[in-house]
Amino acid sequence: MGRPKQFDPDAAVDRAMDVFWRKGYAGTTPQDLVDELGIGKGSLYATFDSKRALFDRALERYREQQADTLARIIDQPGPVKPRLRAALQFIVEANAADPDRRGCLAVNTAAELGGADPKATLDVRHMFERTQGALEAVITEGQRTGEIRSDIPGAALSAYLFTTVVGLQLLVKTVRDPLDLTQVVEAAIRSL
Amino acid sequence: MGRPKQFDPDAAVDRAMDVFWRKGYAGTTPQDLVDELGIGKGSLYATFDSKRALFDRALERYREQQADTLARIIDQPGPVKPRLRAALQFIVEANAADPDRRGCLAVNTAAELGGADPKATLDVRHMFERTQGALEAVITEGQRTGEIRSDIPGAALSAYLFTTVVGLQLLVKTVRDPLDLTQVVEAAIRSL
DNA sequence: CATTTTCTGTACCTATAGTTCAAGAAAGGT
DNA sequence: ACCTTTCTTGAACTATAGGTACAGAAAATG
Repeated sequence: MGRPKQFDPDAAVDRAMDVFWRKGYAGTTPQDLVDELGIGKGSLYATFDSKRALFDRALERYREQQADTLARIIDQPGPVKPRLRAALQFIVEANAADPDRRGCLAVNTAAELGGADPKATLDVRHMFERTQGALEAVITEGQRTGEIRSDIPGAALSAYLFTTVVGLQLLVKTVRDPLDLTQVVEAAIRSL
Repeated sequence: MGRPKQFDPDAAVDRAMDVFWRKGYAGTTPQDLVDELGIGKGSLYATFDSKRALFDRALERYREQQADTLARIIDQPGPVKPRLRAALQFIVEANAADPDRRGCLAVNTAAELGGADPKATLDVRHMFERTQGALEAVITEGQRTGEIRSDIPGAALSAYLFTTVVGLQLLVKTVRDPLDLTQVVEAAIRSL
C-alpha cells in the first residue's frame, strides 16, 4: 500500500558507503550524499533518519561485502601460504588500481572514530575480530600440516599477521606506489 | 615595538596538535581550538592564518616530537632486538595509558587525508619514510652482527616491521585492551 | 474512481564553520 | 606625553551543516 520507493535503499547505502569511504565520516556532508545518491534530502532523511544512522548502515554493508571478498580468497583448497599471500597481495593491488586510494573503510573509521565513539569502535572491533579469526583458522590449519611455524602460537601469529594487514591498508594511502608494498607481503609470508 | 603577544605561539601549536590528534582534522572546529588554546578567534587567525595552516604546523610539530621519542628508544647501545622490542612496546603502553586512545597523529592523518589531500599525503609520507629509515639502520646493524636474519633484505624487513608499527598504532584505538597487543610485539620481534 | 498511504522535491530553519574586521590596549620611539 | 606599531577581544558576516516541515504527486486498495 502507498507509493513505493523510487530508489533502492540498499543501493543507496552502497553509494553512501563509497562516499564515506572516500571522505571519512566528518568529511562527508549531507549535500555530498544528496549529490551522490541522486535522491532528495527529504527522501534521504525520511529513509535513513540521520547522517550517522546512514553511516552505521554503510559500515555494516561494508562488513558483509568485505567478509565475502576476503573469505573467497582465503577459503580455497591448496597450500596455505599462497592463499594468505593472495589475500595480502589483493589489498595491495586493489589499492594500486584505485585512483582514490580509499584503503579500508574499517581501518579509516578506526583511525577517525576509534577511542572517541563507542558504537563505531565496537563495530570496527567486531569486523577486525572476524577477519583475524578467519586468518587464525588458516594459520592453525597450516600449523597442523607443518606449512607454518609452530614455535609461535596460532593466536599470536594471526594477531601479528592481522596487524600487518591493517598496516598495509593504511600505507597504501600514502606510499608513492602501492605495488612497492609487495615486498612487505613477501616478507610477511616468509616470516610465517 | 608594538604590543607583544600575550601567548606563546609554539605552545599554542602544541595544544592545537593535541586537539587535532584527538578529533581529527575535519572533526576539529575553530571553536574547539579557541577553547583549548585559550586565545580569541582574532588572535588565532591573525597568528595562524587558517585552520589548515595551523594543522600543518601541528603536524610538523608532531614530526619533531615523535622523531625524538623514537630515536631516544632505538638509538641505545646494546643488542638490537631488545631495542626494537622496546620501541614497539612503547607504542602499546603509551596508548594503554591514554584514556583517549589517540594512536598516532601521522597514522590518523594518513587515514583521514591520505590519497585525497596531496600536501598532507606528502607530509605523512616523509614522516613514515623517516621512521622506516631509522628502523632500517637498526635492522641492518643487527644483520651485520648476526642478531637478525639475513635471508630477507634489510630494506624489505624494515618495511615489514614498519608496517607492523603502523598496524599497532591503528589497533590500539579499537582493541579492548592495548596490552593484549604485547603478543603481537613479541611475534614481530621473534620473526626478525 | 475515491481514498488512503507513502513517497518526493523544495523551502525553510537553527546552529555552527571558518573567517574578517573594528575598536581598544600595551609596548617602544621621539 | 604622544604617535606608531602590533597585539587583543569580541562582534559580525557569509556559507553551509544537519535536519524538519510542507505541499503536492503517485501508487495500492477498495
